[in-house]
Amino acid sequence: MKVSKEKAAENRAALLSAASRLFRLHGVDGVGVNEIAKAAGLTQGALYAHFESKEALAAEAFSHGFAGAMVDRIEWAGDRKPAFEEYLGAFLSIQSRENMGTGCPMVASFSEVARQGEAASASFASAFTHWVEVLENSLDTSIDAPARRRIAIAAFASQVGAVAVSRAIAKADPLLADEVLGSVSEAFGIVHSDAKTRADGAELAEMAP
Amino acid sequence: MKVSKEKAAENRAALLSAASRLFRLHGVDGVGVNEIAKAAGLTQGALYAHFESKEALAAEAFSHGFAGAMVDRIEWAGDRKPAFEEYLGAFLSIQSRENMGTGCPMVASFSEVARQGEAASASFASAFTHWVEVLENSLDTSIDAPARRRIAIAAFASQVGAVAVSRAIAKADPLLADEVLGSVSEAFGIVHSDAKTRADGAELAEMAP
DNA sequence: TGTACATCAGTGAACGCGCGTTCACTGATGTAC
DNA sequence: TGTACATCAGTGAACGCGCGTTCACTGATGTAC
Repeated sequence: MKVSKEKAAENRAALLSAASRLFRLHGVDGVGVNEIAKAAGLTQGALYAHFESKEALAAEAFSHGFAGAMVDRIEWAGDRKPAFEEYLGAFLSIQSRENMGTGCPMVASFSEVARQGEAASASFASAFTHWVEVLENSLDTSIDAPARRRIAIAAFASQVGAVAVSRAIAKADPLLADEVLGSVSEAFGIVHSDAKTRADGAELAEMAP
Repeated sequence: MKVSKEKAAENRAALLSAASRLFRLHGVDGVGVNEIAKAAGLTQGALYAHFESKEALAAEAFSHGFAGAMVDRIEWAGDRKPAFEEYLGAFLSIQSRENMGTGCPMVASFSEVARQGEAASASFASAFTHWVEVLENSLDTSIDAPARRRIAIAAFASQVGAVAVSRAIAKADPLLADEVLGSVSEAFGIVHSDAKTRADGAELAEMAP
Protein backbone atom coordinates (compact mmCIF):
# COMPACT_ATOMS: atom_id res chain seq x y z
CA MET A 1 0.00 0.00 0.00
CA LYS A 2 1.00 3.58 -0.46
CA VAL A 3 2.61 5.32 2.53
CA SER A 4 3.11 9.00 3.32
CA LYS A 5 6.01 10.85 1.74
CA GLU A 6 7.64 11.21 5.14
CA LYS A 7 7.37 7.49 5.80
CA ALA A 8 8.71 6.69 2.33
CA ALA A 9 11.73 8.92 2.95
CA GLU A 10 12.30 7.22 6.29
CA ASN A 11 12.13 3.83 4.61
CA ARG A 12 14.65 4.92 2.01
CA ALA A 13 17.01 6.09 4.72
CA ALA A 14 16.51 2.83 6.62
CA LEU A 15 17.40 0.86 3.49
CA LEU A 16 20.57 2.92 3.02
CA SER A 17 21.59 2.51 6.67
CA ALA A 18 20.97 -1.22 6.66
CA ALA A 19 22.77 -1.67 3.34
CA SER A 20 25.70 0.45 4.47
CA ARG A 21 26.10 -1.51 7.70
CA LEU A 22 25.59 -4.96 6.17
CA PHE A 23 27.88 -4.27 3.19
CA ARG A 24 30.64 -3.26 5.62
CA LEU A 25 30.08 -6.35 7.73
CA HIS A 26 29.71 -8.98 5.01
CA GLY A 27 30.75 -7.37 1.76
CA VAL A 28 28.51 -6.41 -1.15
CA ASP A 29 28.52 -9.98 -2.46
CA GLY A 30 28.05 -11.37 1.03
CA VAL A 31 24.58 -10.04 1.69
CA GLY A 32 21.35 -10.35 -0.31
CA VAL A 33 18.77 -7.67 -1.06
CA ASN A 34 16.23 -9.72 0.88
CA GLU A 35 18.33 -9.47 4.04
CA ILE A 36 18.84 -5.73 3.56
CA ALA A 37 15.12 -5.11 3.06
CA LYS A 38 14.26 -7.23 6.10
CA ALA A 39 16.78 -5.30 8.23
CA ALA A 40 15.02 -2.09 7.16
CA GLY A 41 11.61 -3.56 8.03
CA LEU A 42 10.53 -3.96 4.40
CA THR A 43 10.32 -6.62 1.70
CA GLN A 44 12.71 -6.86 -1.25
CA GLY A 45 10.21 -5.48 -3.76
CA ALA A 46 10.12 -2.14 -1.96
CA LEU A 47 13.85 -1.76 -2.44
CA TYR A 48 13.34 -1.43 -6.19
CA ALA A 49 10.95 1.48 -5.71
CA HIS A 50 13.91 3.41 -4.28
CA PHE A 51 16.96 2.01 -6.10
CA GLU A 52 17.44 0.86 -9.66
CA SER A 53 19.59 -2.11 -8.76
CA LYS A 54 21.74 -3.60 -6.02
CA GLU A 55 24.80 -1.97 -7.59
CA ALA A 56 23.16 1.47 -7.49
CA LEU A 57 22.22 0.83 -3.86
CA ALA A 58 25.84 -0.09 -3.09
CA ALA A 59 27.19 3.13 -4.59
CA GLU A 60 24.71 5.22 -2.56
CA ALA A 61 25.37 3.15 0.55
CA PHE A 62 29.09 3.93 0.40
CA SER A 63 28.41 7.65 0.15
CA HIS A 64 25.87 7.37 2.96
CA GLY A 65 28.43 5.62 5.16
CA PHE A 66 31.02 8.31 4.54
CA ALA A 67 28.52 11.09 5.12
CA GLY A 68 27.51 9.47 8.40
CA ALA A 69 31.12 9.27 9.55
CA MET A 70 31.64 12.93 8.67
CA VAL A 71 28.52 14.08 10.47
CA ASP A 72 29.59 12.10 13.54
CA ARG A 73 32.96 13.77 13.43
CA ILE A 74 31.51 17.27 13.21
CA GLU A 75 29.23 16.55 16.15
CA TRP A 76 32.12 15.12 18.11
CA ALA A 77 34.47 18.00 17.35
CA GLY A 78 31.90 20.68 18.11
CA ASP A 79 33.57 24.07 18.29
CA ARG A 80 37.04 22.77 19.09
CA LYS A 81 39.62 21.94 16.49
CA PRO A 82 41.02 18.47 17.25
CA ALA A 83 44.75 18.01 16.77
CA PHE A 84 46.32 15.71 14.19
CA GLU A 85 47.28 13.32 16.97
CA GLU A 86 43.71 13.13 18.22
CA TYR A 87 42.40 12.16 14.80
CA LEU A 88 45.05 9.53 14.23
CA GLY A 89 44.62 8.18 17.73
CA ALA A 90 40.92 7.73 17.11
CA PHE A 91 41.48 6.14 13.68
CA LEU A 92 44.10 3.72 14.96
CA SER A 93 42.14 2.53 17.95
CA ILE A 94 41.12 -1.02 18.75
CA GLN A 95 37.52 0.23 18.73
CA SER A 96 37.68 1.28 15.12
CA ARG A 97 39.09 -2.14 14.25
CA GLU A 98 36.33 -4.01 16.08
CA ASN A 99 33.37 -1.95 14.84
CA MET A 100 33.21 -3.13 11.24
CA GLY A 101 29.53 -2.32 10.87
CA THR A 102 29.81 1.28 12.00
CA GLY A 103 33.45 1.99 11.12
CA CYS A 104 34.98 3.51 8.02
CA PRO A 105 33.57 2.18 4.73
CA MET A 106 37.02 2.65 3.24
CA VAL A 107 38.69 0.31 5.71
CA ALA A 108 35.87 -2.21 5.41
CA SER A 109 35.51 -2.38 1.65
CA PHE A 110 38.33 -0.93 -0.37
CA SER A 111 39.75 -4.14 -1.75
CA GLU A 112 36.28 -4.75 -3.19
CA VAL A 113 36.00 -1.21 -4.51
CA ALA A 114 39.14 -1.72 -6.59
CA ARG A 115 37.06 -4.25 -8.58
CA GLN A 116 33.94 -2.12 -8.91
CA GLY A 117 32.87 0.68 -11.18
CA GLU A 118 33.76 4.35 -11.32
CA ALA A 119 30.86 5.43 -9.10
CA ALA A 120 32.26 3.57 -6.11
CA SER A 121 35.78 4.73 -6.90
CA ALA A 122 34.60 8.35 -7.08
CA SER A 123 32.82 8.01 -3.74
CA PHE A 124 36.02 6.72 -2.17
CA ALA A 125 38.21 9.36 -3.82
CA SER A 126 35.94 12.14 -2.57
CA ALA A 127 35.90 10.78 0.99
CA PHE A 128 39.66 10.35 0.90
CA THR A 129 40.09 13.95 -0.27
CA HIS A 130 37.80 15.17 2.50
CA TRP A 131 39.73 13.41 5.24
CA VAL A 132 43.08 14.50 3.85
CA GLU A 133 41.89 18.10 4.09
CA VAL A 134 40.72 17.57 7.65
CA LEU A 135 44.10 16.13 8.66
CA GLU A 136 45.96 18.83 6.74
CA ASN A 137 44.13 21.54 8.69
CA SER A 138 44.82 19.79 11.96
CA LEU A 139 48.58 19.98 11.45
CA ASP A 140 50.78 22.71 12.89
CA THR A 141 51.00 25.60 10.42
CA SER A 142 54.72 25.89 11.10
CA ILE A 143 55.05 23.01 8.67
CA ASP A 144 54.88 24.25 5.09
CA ALA A 145 51.77 23.51 3.06
CA PRO A 146 53.14 20.90 0.61
CA ALA A 147 54.62 18.93 3.52
CA ARG A 148 51.35 19.14 5.44
CA ARG A 149 49.55 17.66 2.46
CA ARG A 150 52.07 14.86 2.06
CA ILE A 151 51.90 13.99 5.75
CA ALA A 152 48.10 14.04 5.72
CA ILE A 153 47.89 11.76 2.68
CA ALA A 154 50.48 9.34 4.04
CA ALA A 155 48.88 9.27 7.48
CA PHE A 156 45.38 8.60 6.20
CA ALA A 157 46.44 5.89 3.72
CA SER A 158 48.65 4.32 6.38
CA GLN A 159 45.95 4.21 9.02
CA VAL A 160 43.56 2.61 6.55
CA GLY A 161 46.16 -0.07 5.86
CA ALA A 162 46.96 -0.52 9.53
CA VAL A 163 43.34 -0.99 10.62
CA ALA A 164 42.55 -3.29 7.70
CA VAL A 165 45.69 -5.42 8.15
CA SER A 166 45.02 -5.51 11.87
CA ARG A 167 41.52 -6.84 11.18
CA ALA A 168 42.75 -9.43 8.69
CA ILE A 169 45.29 -10.95 11.09
CA ALA A 170 43.40 -10.41 14.37
CA LYS A 171 41.75 -13.84 14.36
CA ALA A 172 45.07 -15.65 14.03
CA ASP A 173 47.42 -13.35 15.96
CA PRO A 174 45.70 -10.73 18.16
CA LEU A 175 48.93 -9.50 19.73
CA LEU A 176 50.52 -8.81 16.36
CA ALA A 177 47.28 -7.12 15.29
CA ASP A 178 47.54 -4.70 18.23
CA GLU A 179 51.23 -4.17 17.48
CA VAL A 180 50.34 -3.05 13.95
CA LEU A 181 48.10 -0.26 15.27
CA GLY A 182 50.76 0.80 17.77
CA SER A 183 53.63 0.78 15.26
CA VAL A 184 51.82 2.94 12.73
CA SER A 185 50.79 5.33 15.51
CA GLU A 186 54.40 5.70 16.55
CA ALA A 187 55.59 6.07 12.98
CA PHE A 188 53.49 9.25 12.84
CA GLY A 189 54.79 10.46 16.17
CA ILE A 190 51.91 9.37 18.33
CA VAL A 191 52.20 7.38 21.52
CA HIS A 192 49.71 4.59 21.25
CA SER A 193 48.56 2.81 24.36
CA ASP A 194 45.53 0.60 24.68
CA ALA A 195 44.73 2.16 28.05
CA LYS A 196 44.67 5.63 26.58
CA THR A 197 42.79 4.42 23.53
CA ARG A 198 40.15 2.73 25.61
CA ALA A 199 39.74 5.72 27.89
CA ASP A 200 39.78 8.56 25.40
CA GLY A 201 38.90 6.72 22.22
CA ALA A 202 35.50 5.31 23.02
CA GLU A 203 33.45 8.13 21.57
CA LEU A 204 36.06 9.03 18.97
CA ALA A 205 35.93 5.49 17.62
CA GLU A 206 32.27 5.96 16.90
CA MET A 207 33.11 8.63 14.40
CA ALA A 208 36.29 7.07 13.08
CA PRO A 209 36.15 6.83 9.30
CA MET B 1 40.06 -40.83 -17.34
CA LYS B 2 42.95 -41.41 -15.02
CA VAL B 3 46.15 -39.45 -15.66
CA SER B 4 49.72 -40.01 -14.49
CA LYS B 5 50.72 -38.88 -11.00
CA GLU B 6 52.96 -36.22 -12.51
CA LYS B 7 50.15 -34.85 -14.65
CA ALA B 8 47.76 -34.87 -11.69
CA ALA B 9 50.26 -32.86 -9.62
CA GLU B 10 50.64 -30.41 -12.51
CA ASN B 11 46.87 -30.07 -12.72
CA ARG B 12 46.63 -29.39 -9.00
CA ALA B 13 49.29 -26.69 -9.29
CA ALA B 14 47.49 -25.20 -12.30
CA LEU B 15 44.24 -25.05 -10.30
CA LEU B 16 46.02 -23.27 -7.44
CA SER B 17 47.69 -20.78 -9.77
CA ALA B 18 44.48 -20.02 -11.62
CA ALA B 19 42.49 -19.71 -8.38
CA SER B 20 45.13 -17.49 -6.80
CA ARG B 21 45.22 -15.17 -9.80
CA LEU B 22 41.45 -15.04 -10.35
CA PHE B 23 40.66 -14.55 -6.64
CA ARG B 24 43.04 -11.57 -6.57
CA LEU B 25 41.48 -10.13 -9.71
CA HIS B 26 37.79 -10.65 -8.97
CA GLY B 27 37.54 -11.66 -5.32
CA VAL B 28 36.62 -15.07 -3.94
CA ASP B 29 32.91 -14.36 -4.43
CA GLY B 30 33.54 -12.84 -7.84
CA VAL B 31 34.70 -15.98 -9.63
CA GLY B 32 33.11 -19.41 -9.98
CA VAL B 33 34.75 -22.82 -9.69
CA ASN B 34 33.81 -23.46 -13.31
CA GLU B 35 35.87 -20.48 -14.44
CA ILE B 36 38.83 -21.54 -12.29
CA ALA B 37 38.77 -25.09 -13.64
CA LYS B 38 38.50 -23.83 -17.21
CA ALA B 39 41.48 -21.51 -16.69
CA ALA B 40 43.46 -24.53 -15.51
CA GLY B 41 42.37 -26.54 -18.56
CA LEU B 42 40.01 -28.80 -16.61
CA THR B 43 36.33 -29.16 -15.80
CA GLN B 44 34.81 -28.29 -12.45
CA GLY B 45 34.42 -31.90 -11.32
CA ALA B 46 38.18 -32.41 -11.35
CA LEU B 47 38.59 -29.58 -8.85
CA TYR B 48 36.83 -31.67 -6.21
CA ALA B 49 39.33 -34.50 -6.62
CA HIS B 50 41.98 -32.07 -5.33
CA PHE B 51 40.12 -29.77 -2.93
CA GLU B 52 37.33 -30.43 -0.50
CA SER B 53 35.46 -27.22 -1.25
CA LYS B 54 35.84 -23.77 -2.74
CA GLU B 55 36.64 -22.39 0.71
CA ALA B 56 39.47 -24.91 1.16
CA LEU B 57 40.76 -23.97 -2.28
CA ALA B 58 40.71 -20.30 -1.33
CA ALA B 59 42.76 -20.87 1.82
CA GLU B 60 45.37 -22.85 -0.14
CA ALA B 61 45.33 -20.33 -2.95
CA PHE B 62 46.22 -17.48 -0.57
CA SER B 63 49.19 -19.43 0.79
CA HIS B 64 50.20 -20.33 -2.75
CA GLY B 65 50.11 -16.67 -3.76
CA PHE B 66 52.27 -15.62 -0.83
CA ALA B 67 54.73 -18.45 -1.44
CA GLY B 68 54.97 -17.40 -5.08
CA ALA B 69 55.70 -13.80 -4.14
CA MET B 70 58.40 -14.94 -1.71
CA VAL B 71 60.07 -17.23 -4.23
CA ASP B 72 60.07 -14.40 -6.77
CA ARG B 73 61.73 -12.15 -4.23
CA ILE B 74 64.45 -14.67 -3.41
CA GLU B 75 65.17 -15.12 -7.10
CA TRP B 76 65.26 -11.39 -7.62
CA ALA B 77 67.50 -10.71 -4.64
CA GLY B 78 69.94 -13.48 -5.48
CA ASP B 79 73.05 -13.19 -3.32
CA ARG B 80 72.69 -9.49 -2.61
CA LYS B 81 70.84 -8.07 0.33
CA PRO B 82 68.41 -5.40 -0.90
CA ALA B 83 68.09 -2.29 1.23
CA PHE B 84 64.91 -1.24 3.05
CA GLU B 85 64.45 1.53 0.52
CA GLU B 86 64.60 -0.91 -2.38
CA TYR B 87 61.90 -3.09 -0.91
CA LEU B 88 59.60 -0.20 -0.16
CA GLY B 89 60.25 1.34 -3.56
CA ALA B 90 59.22 -1.91 -5.22
CA PHE B 91 56.14 -2.29 -3.02
CA LEU B 92 54.99 1.26 -3.58
CA SER B 93 55.38 1.24 -7.35
CA ILE B 94 52.70 1.90 -9.93
CA GLN B 95 53.43 -1.57 -11.30
CA SER B 96 52.44 -3.28 -8.08
CA ARG B 97 49.23 -1.26 -8.10
CA GLU B 98 48.37 -2.23 -11.67
CA ASN B 99 49.21 -5.94 -11.45
CA MET B 100 46.31 -7.14 -9.35
CA GLY B 101 46.49 -10.69 -10.68
CA THR B 102 50.16 -11.20 -9.89
CA GLY B 103 50.60 -8.75 -7.03
CA CYS B 104 50.38 -9.23 -3.30
CA PRO B 105 47.38 -11.32 -2.13
CA MET B 106 47.32 -9.16 0.98
CA VAL B 107 46.77 -5.95 -0.94
CA ALA B 108 44.24 -7.59 -3.23
CA SER B 109 42.08 -9.39 -0.69
CA PHE B 110 42.51 -8.32 2.89
CA SER B 111 39.21 -6.57 3.35
CA GLU B 112 37.61 -9.89 2.36
CA VAL B 113 39.89 -11.88 4.64
CA ALA B 114 38.64 -9.91 7.63
CA ARG B 115 35.29 -11.61 6.99
CA GLN B 116 36.62 -15.12 6.46
CA GLY B 117 37.73 -17.93 8.75
CA GLU B 118 40.82 -18.46 10.84
CA ALA B 119 42.66 -20.38 8.09
CA ALA B 120 42.78 -17.33 5.82
CA SER B 121 43.66 -15.08 8.75
CA ALA B 122 46.51 -17.37 9.74
CA SER B 123 47.82 -17.39 6.19
CA PHE B 124 47.84 -13.60 6.16
CA ALA B 125 49.40 -13.33 9.63
CA SER B 126 52.20 -15.67 8.63
CA ALA B 127 52.92 -13.80 5.41
CA PHE B 128 52.84 -10.50 7.28
CA THR B 129 55.31 -11.83 9.85
CA HIS B 130 57.59 -13.05 7.08
CA TRP B 131 57.72 -9.68 5.33
CA VAL B 132 58.20 -7.81 8.59
CA GLU B 133 61.27 -9.94 9.24
CA VAL B 134 62.59 -9.29 5.75
CA LEU B 135 62.18 -5.53 6.18
CA GLU B 136 63.64 -5.66 9.71
CA ASN B 137 66.78 -7.32 8.40
CA SER B 138 67.08 -4.81 5.60
CA LEU B 139 67.29 -1.90 8.03
CA ASP B 140 70.54 -0.38 9.22
CA THR B 141 71.72 -2.18 12.38
CA SER B 142 72.67 1.14 13.93
CA ILE B 143 68.94 1.40 14.73
CA ASP B 144 68.12 -0.61 17.82
CA ALA B 145 66.16 -3.83 17.40
CA PRO B 146 62.77 -2.78 18.88
CA ALA B 147 62.75 0.33 16.68
CA ARG B 148 63.65 -1.74 13.61
CA ARG B 149 60.70 -3.98 14.29
CA ARG B 150 58.35 -1.04 14.79
CA ILE B 151 59.51 0.61 11.58
CA ALA B 152 59.22 -2.63 9.62
CA ILE B 153 55.67 -3.29 10.86
CA ALA B 154 54.57 0.28 10.21
CA ALA B 155 56.16 0.37 6.77
CA PHE B 156 54.63 -2.88 5.62
CA ALA B 157 51.13 -2.10 6.90
CA SER B 158 51.37 1.40 5.45
CA GLN B 159 52.45 0.25 2.00
CA VAL B 160 49.57 -2.25 1.94
CA GLY B 161 47.18 0.59 2.72
CA ALA B 162 48.78 2.91 0.22
CA VAL B 163 48.65 0.46 -2.68
CA ALA B 164 45.10 -0.64 -1.85
CA VAL B 165 43.80 2.94 -1.43
CA SER B 166 45.61 3.93 -4.59
CA ARG B 167 43.83 1.12 -6.46
CA ALA B 168 40.45 2.04 -5.01
CA ILE B 169 40.63 5.68 -6.10
CA ALA B 170 42.65 5.24 -9.31
CA LYS B 171 39.60 5.00 -11.58
CA ALA B 172 38.19 8.31 -10.33
CA ASP B 173 41.36 10.29 -9.59
CA PRO B 174 44.57 8.85 -11.07
CA LEU B 175 46.70 11.82 -10.03
CA LEU B 176 45.65 11.54 -6.39
CA ALA B 177 46.25 7.79 -6.61
CA ASP B 178 49.87 8.39 -7.66
CA GLU B 179 50.24 11.02 -4.95
CA VAL B 180 49.26 8.45 -2.32
CA LEU B 181 52.12 6.14 -3.34
CA GLY B 182 54.56 9.05 -3.37
CA SER B 183 53.48 10.46 -0.02
CA VAL B 184 53.82 7.15 1.81
CA SER B 185 57.20 6.60 0.18
CA GLU B 186 58.39 9.95 1.44
CA ALA B 187 56.92 9.38 4.89
CA PHE B 188 59.36 6.48 5.18
CA GLY B 189 62.24 8.53 3.87
CA ILE B 190 62.21 7.34 0.29
CA VAL B 191 62.25 9.56 -2.76
CA HIS B 192 59.51 8.31 -5.01
CA SER B 193 59.56 9.18 -8.67
CA ASP B 194 57.57 7.53 -11.39
CA ALA B 195 60.54 7.66 -13.74
CA LYS B 196 62.74 5.83 -11.29
CA THR B 197 59.97 3.41 -10.48
CA ARG B 198 59.35 2.62 -14.10
CA ALA B 199 63.06 2.15 -14.82
CA ASP B 200 64.15 0.19 -11.76
CA GLY B 201 60.87 -1.18 -10.59
CA ALA B 202 59.78 -3.26 -13.54
CA GLU B 203 61.21 -6.55 -12.36
CA LEU B 204 60.83 -5.65 -8.69
CA ALA B 205 57.14 -5.13 -9.18
CA GLU B 206 56.83 -8.70 -10.37
CA MET B 207 57.94 -9.90 -6.98
CA ALA B 208 56.23 -7.24 -4.95
CA PRO B 209 54.01 -8.78 -2.30
C1' DT C 1 57.90 -60.03 -20.00
C1' DG C 2 53.05 -60.26 -20.83
C1' DT C 3 48.36 -59.95 -19.34
C1' DA C 4 44.37 -59.00 -16.50
C1' DC C 5 42.27 -55.88 -13.67
C1' DA C 6 41.75 -52.51 -9.75
C1' DT C 7 42.48 -47.70 -9.26
C1' DC C 8 41.22 -43.06 -9.58
C1' DA C 9 41.82 -38.31 -12.06
C1' DG C 10 38.92 -36.34 -14.97
C1' DT C 11 34.26 -35.61 -17.56
C1' DG C 12 30.06 -33.30 -17.94
C1' DA C 13 25.18 -33.57 -17.01
C1' DA C 14 22.32 -32.89 -13.22
C1' DC C 15 21.00 -31.32 -8.61
C1' DG C 16 19.16 -28.06 -5.19
C1' DC C 17 19.59 -23.57 -3.74
C1' DG C 18 19.69 -18.73 -3.17
C1' DC C 19 20.34 -14.89 -5.69
C1' DG C 20 18.70 -10.31 -8.14
C1' DT C 21 14.86 -8.85 -10.31
C1' DT C 22 9.95 -8.55 -11.95
C1' DC C 23 5.13 -7.88 -11.60
C1' DA C 24 0.12 -8.26 -10.62
C1' DC C 25 -1.99 -6.70 -6.89
C1' DT C 26 -3.16 -3.84 -2.50
C1' DG C 27 -4.79 0.02 -0.18
C1' DA C 28 -3.53 4.37 2.21
C1' DT C 29 -2.36 8.85 0.50
C1' DG C 30 -3.17 13.07 -1.40
C1' DT C 31 -5.23 15.74 -5.06
C1' DA C 32 -8.87 17.57 -8.24
C1' DC C 33 -13.34 19.16 -8.43
C1' DT D 1 -15.53 21.08 3.25
C1' DG D 2 -16.71 16.74 1.23
C1' DT D 3 -16.17 13.17 -2.18
C1' DA D 4 -14.30 10.50 -5.96
C1' DC D 5 -10.38 8.71 -7.84
C1' DA D 6 -5.54 8.62 -9.62
C1' DT D 7 -1.19 7.68 -7.58
C1' DC D 8 2.43 4.86 -6.11
C1' DA D 9 5.13 2.71 -1.97
C1' DG D 10 4.95 -1.61 -0.49
C1' DT D 11 3.76 -6.85 -0.72
C1' DG D 12 5.13 -11.37 -1.70
C1' DA D 13 4.97 -15.01 -5.06
C1' DA D 14 7.30 -16.12 -9.11
C1' DC D 15 10.96 -15.93 -12.59
C1' DG D 16 15.35 -17.22 -14.77
C1' DC D 17 19.94 -17.78 -13.76
C1' DG D 18 24.35 -19.12 -12.14
C1' DC D 19 26.32 -20.91 -8.38
C1' DG D 20 28.78 -24.88 -5.54
C1' DT D 21 28.54 -29.52 -5.36
C1' DT D 22 27.48 -34.43 -6.64
C1' DC D 23 27.78 -38.58 -9.18
C1' DA D 24 27.52 -42.24 -12.72
C1' DC D 25 30.59 -43.01 -15.98
C1' DT D 26 35.21 -43.17 -18.75
C1' DG D 27 39.53 -44.94 -19.81
C1' DA D 28 44.57 -44.40 -19.16
C1' DT D 29 47.58 -45.74 -15.47
C1' DG D 30 50.08 -48.74 -12.85
C1' DT D 31 50.23 -52.94 -10.21
C1' DA D 32 49.73 -58.00 -9.13
C1' DC D 33 50.49 -62.36 -10.80
